[in-house]
Order: sequence, then structure tokens, then C-alpha cells
Amino acid sequence: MSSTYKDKKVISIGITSELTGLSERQIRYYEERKLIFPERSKGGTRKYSFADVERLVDIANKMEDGMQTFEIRKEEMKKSDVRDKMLRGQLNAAFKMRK
Amino acid sequence: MSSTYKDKKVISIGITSELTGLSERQIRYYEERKLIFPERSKGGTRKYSFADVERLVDIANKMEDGMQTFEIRKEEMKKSDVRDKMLRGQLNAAFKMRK
DNA sequence: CGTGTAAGGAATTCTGACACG
DNA sequence: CGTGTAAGGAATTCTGACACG
Repeated sequence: MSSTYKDKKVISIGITSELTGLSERQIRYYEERKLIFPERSKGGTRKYSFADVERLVDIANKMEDGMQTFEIRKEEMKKSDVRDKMLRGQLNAAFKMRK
Repeated sequence: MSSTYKDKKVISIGITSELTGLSERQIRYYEERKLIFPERSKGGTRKYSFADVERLVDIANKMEDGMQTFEIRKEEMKKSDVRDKMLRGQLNAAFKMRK
């Protein structure tokens, strides 16, 4: 929405590791489990955004609470599902008004 | 001032090059000429912030206009000089009020 | 002065696998 | 399941220098 830098994927995994306190192994594993989606450089190195860093800290907290990766992923799917439904509702309402 | 990510030095020189359109050689040279001040990782690799990226784009524009590096640096010194004077003025005024 | 480039080396990152549990 | 680690290789970055102008 805003024109900040929060969503630009420009941070390497090493820096991301420092910023989050997670090991590179953990970060790569969370990607494997579809919890985080870095971009890649031409050469194949991962690039994260500050939003990703925040998300990783959030994941770290949930893992500490004993939550498992698939539960965290499910939770996320629920959120986007709700957003989808809300969006569909909006579109629907707009469509009805056109009649 | 604000709690954004604009000033965190987390971007490698390769990404910085892509974001600014400048070559790594140019970016390193502007550092040599004291126009930009990246941080370093333990290993010695340079790290830039989004603010640095903006500054580099600004430098690039001035170079295009035919300005030389020492002029750009001088311009910058003038700015901080003005800020210093304003700050001193503020402090001075505050001090006088105390009397 | 500002920038390109080849050179050699060091730091960073990648993947797939074994280990533990 | 989640994470550490050693392994071998590839991508990235670093410095100092030569070149051109």
C-alpha cells in the first residue's frame, strides 16, 4: 500500500539470520515448509524483505510456543481465506449495486 | 526518527548496484571519495541502507549534471554545517531562557 | 577524474545428505 | 519433526593495480 521499503526483497540470508536470531538452516527449513517465500538472485541466492524478517520473528515465537510448521501454515491459509471471502463479498455488493 | 527500515544497513553491494543502476566500481569509488558510508560485515562485505540507495541515486544525478565528487562532498558539508549552526542556535536560545 | 577490467583470494550461499530424536 | 553439521561447489565480494583520458 504505502511506498515504504518494507516489501522489497533485498536482504541476504546471512543478514536475515542476524536480524531474526534464527540460523540459516532454520530459515531455509521454514521455506521448505512453505512458511516464507524469498526471491532469488540470478545466481540463486535468497533475498528477503523486512516484512519477511518480521514474519520470521513471528514464526520463531510460534515455534517456541510449541506450534508445528504445518499449524502455522494452516493458520496463514485461514487468514488469506478470510481475506478472499471479504473481497468476494465486496465485489458481490458492488455488483448488486450496479443492477 | 521514525521506526522504519530506511536506515538499516542490510543491502549488499550487488543488490545496491541493481537498485541504483550504478556499477559496483562506481559505488566503491564514491565511498573512497567520502560520499557514502556503508557498514561492514565481520567478513568485510559492504552493507547499505535504503537511505544510502537514495543518496546514491542523488549522487548519480549530480554526476550526470557534470558535478565532481569533491563538489558533491562540499555541498554535503555545507548542509551539516547549517544544521550544526541551527542546533547551536537552539541550544543557545534555550540557555538564555534559563537565566 | 571517473570508470572498466582481469587477477587472486576470501567470504557467503547453495544443495543433498547423514545424524539425532 | 526440526535442526546441526561436514562436504563440495558455485556465486558474491574484496583489494590493489593497470588502462584510458
